[in-house]
Amino acid sequence: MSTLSSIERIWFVVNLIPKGNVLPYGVVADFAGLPGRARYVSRALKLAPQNLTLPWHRVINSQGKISFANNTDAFQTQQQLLRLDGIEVNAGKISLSQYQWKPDIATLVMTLPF
DNA sequence: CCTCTGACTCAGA
DNA sequence: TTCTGAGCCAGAG
Repeated sequence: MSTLSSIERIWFVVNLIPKGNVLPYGVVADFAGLPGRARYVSRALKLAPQNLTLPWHRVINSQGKISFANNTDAFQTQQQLLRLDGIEVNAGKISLSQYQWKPDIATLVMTLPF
């Protein structure tokens, strides 16, 4: 039996985000069964080991923006990775109505090992 | 136990 | 649209 820890569930959900889609921190938390813990998602991504090769760049804030300051390397990197995914990014802003991942919840629930 | 710090969020203005 | 303030919560000291 596989009981994943909170941080592992967050990593699991992030890994499911398809190329060409994005998901706000808060929604990742919801899917991971941790409602109201968007800040924990950001911490989980920071703590994620490199060997996991998570698509961390697909996680943005609820306003549809990259959460790093626009004068940082991290901001530039994330923006570039999103564009490589084929996503339109303007000054760090992404259209959530156009790119937010909206999986069939029933199917998702059966997919999650928790 | 208390304080401070975030890759956050929501409601107002 | 952008900016604030308050709320949020786990970790670190």
